[in-house]
Amino acid sequence: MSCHDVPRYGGYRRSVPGSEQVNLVEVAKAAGVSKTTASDALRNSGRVSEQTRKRVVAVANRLGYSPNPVARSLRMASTGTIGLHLPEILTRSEYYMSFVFGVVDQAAKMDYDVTLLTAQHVPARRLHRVDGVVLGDPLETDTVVRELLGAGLPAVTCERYTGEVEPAGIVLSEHTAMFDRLLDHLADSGARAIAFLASSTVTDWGATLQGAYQNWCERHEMRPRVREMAFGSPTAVTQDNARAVLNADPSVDALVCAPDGAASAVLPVIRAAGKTIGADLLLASCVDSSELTHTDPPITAIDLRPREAGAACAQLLFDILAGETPRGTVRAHPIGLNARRSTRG
Amino acid sequence: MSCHDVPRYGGYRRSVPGSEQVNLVEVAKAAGVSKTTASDALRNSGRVSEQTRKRVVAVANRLGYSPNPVARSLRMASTGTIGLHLPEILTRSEYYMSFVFGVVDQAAKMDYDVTLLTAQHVPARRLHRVDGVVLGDPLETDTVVRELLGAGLPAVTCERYTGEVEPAGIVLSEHTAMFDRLLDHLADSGARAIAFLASSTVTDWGATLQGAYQNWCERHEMRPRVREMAFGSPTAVTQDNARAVLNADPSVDALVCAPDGAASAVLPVIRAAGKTIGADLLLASCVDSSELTHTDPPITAIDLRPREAGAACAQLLFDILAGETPRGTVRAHPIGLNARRSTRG
DNA sequence: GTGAAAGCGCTAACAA
DNA sequence: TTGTTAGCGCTTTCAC
Repeated sequence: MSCHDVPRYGGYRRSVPGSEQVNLVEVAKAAGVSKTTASDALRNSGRVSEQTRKRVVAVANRLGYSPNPVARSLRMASTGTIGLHLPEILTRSEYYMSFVFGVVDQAAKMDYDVTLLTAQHVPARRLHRVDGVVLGDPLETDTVVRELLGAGLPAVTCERYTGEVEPAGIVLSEHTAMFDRLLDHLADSGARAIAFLASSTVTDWGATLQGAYQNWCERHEMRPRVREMAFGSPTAVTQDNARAVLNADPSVDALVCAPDGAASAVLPVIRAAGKTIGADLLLASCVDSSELTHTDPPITAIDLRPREAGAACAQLLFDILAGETPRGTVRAHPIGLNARRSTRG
Repeated sequence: MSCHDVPRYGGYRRSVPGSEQVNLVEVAKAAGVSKTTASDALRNSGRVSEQTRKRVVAVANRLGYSPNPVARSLRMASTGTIGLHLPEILTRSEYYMSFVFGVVDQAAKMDYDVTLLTAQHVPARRLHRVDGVVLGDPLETDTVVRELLGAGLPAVTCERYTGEVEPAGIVLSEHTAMFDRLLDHLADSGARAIAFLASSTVTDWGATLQGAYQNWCERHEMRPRVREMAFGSPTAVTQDNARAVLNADPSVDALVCAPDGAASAVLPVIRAAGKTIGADLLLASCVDSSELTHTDPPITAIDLRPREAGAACAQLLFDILAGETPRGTVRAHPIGLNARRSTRG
């Protein structure tokens, strides 16, 4: 067991001195009814007469009553909350921010809260008050992911999880199809030597893209030119890699960047090499973001529709929790391609 | 009252059919001890003998026991969770993403969870299971903010809240000082006509910057050239405003952009106007982000240290919850200035 | 249409 | 060192 002492502060709405939170019994007493009736009146259970309902509600309002959600949770055996976990390093990006809000939006529609689960304090873990979890791009090496899945919590992953335990549901983006379309688009624009600044295969996404690239190159008899980057590589490293790719083979006439933010980080390198983006060198990103529309020229990118992905994950989780959808369900998540001037000469 | 029926799914770790979650009594029974002893053993309360403790722990492990955090919360009158609310429109930015993770990190250090509170379903609001809330840049018009504060929840705001209810604590960034330093820096670099693409005064931050700008201009006998933008304005609007500023007064030789993302969005406009950034026109942003380091040239920006700001808010909230810090405490949050080529010729 | 009582799973006060 | 009892505040039988 990894239970440990949990120093905890003031209670639920108890921190305002002298303003103790009123509870159901006090309302019931003040309204001259029983606990049960008060509860039913306030929840509109349709059991009490309209007259008493109104009276109870009025009293509750006067006393400033608000039900204790923790007690309700305990009784109903449901927390009304789902957890959300993201790979630690990547969390800065616009992609994940949108993903998060997709999850939160969808959860709010179902009247659920969302709790952010981090990689902190892994050894002495606390338990989270959640009915299930959404795992964005789960890494096999992520101990938090392993523990959450190991604990038997219903989990929905965005993209595949390569570890032992199967999640209860999976939302899969159509990366291979869209990456093929991107490479076709580059070839159509005249590219004959497409290099790929790849992302590490620790994520399913990174691995899928590398596979798609290799396959496409084989089918099109193009020599693959890959350079893989570790997760969360700083700008300088990204730029070094881009330089290396361009120097290694001067015939390269198109560069596709997988890591989020890499495409724009690479711009100074390309400029320094004296190349003109969109002419000498086509440039594309595997992750779209608003900054790619501001660059000169704007950069073509795959639109991962992160907000919709997050919403889809949450929805699948709710469907599974409700028993409406069987465990092991996999849902496809459509993505898109935003072609911009960086690939259209 | 805004209580309403809450359809809720499966229970806490109850969703795996046939794998009912074991509870404390079952562990106690299996170990041949009382509920209390089992509880004490698992929590290392120092009440039980080492021998029985080990036995209980072994049994708990064998049965796959894990304590129900909801029950614990109810008993301890503390949720172990804080809420986090951000203005809805702004939530896409790198700034808020970092802020969020600052809060989450700090909370994790105190063994707390963080729940994201959105503006959704305001009419029929549910209650959130939180001991307190952090409000990032609270808008006076935000009904969620008003409700949270009105409910008497201990709240810490990042920047001032101009509404009725006082938050329990405030973390204040030193915007005026740093904005003055930025304008001084521009003047030092030769700027004589500094225009300001301002952010709406609905946030304390936006209002503070506008005030600082006016004051600085007065002190330096410079004619103020302000253009205020609504919150969350799309790129096109930002660009229209930038064009208007530049056209209105061709003598403008420096432009400061307040809204996050505006500085880079404005680049194409400046290019189209035939100006050279860093030479004809100095450009600076009031919010730093990684994309500003990739632009050509890199853009000078105020570093708001969002991660540290988030952590400071969470910490202040915990201090107040613990009663270590009085309500009404205001803490300063130091920020910085990243001077880059866009303002150094 | 309403009330009394049971109990969700846990911790804390009081005994032994 | 351990067990017994009494709740935390709520929803839900079951009885009237």
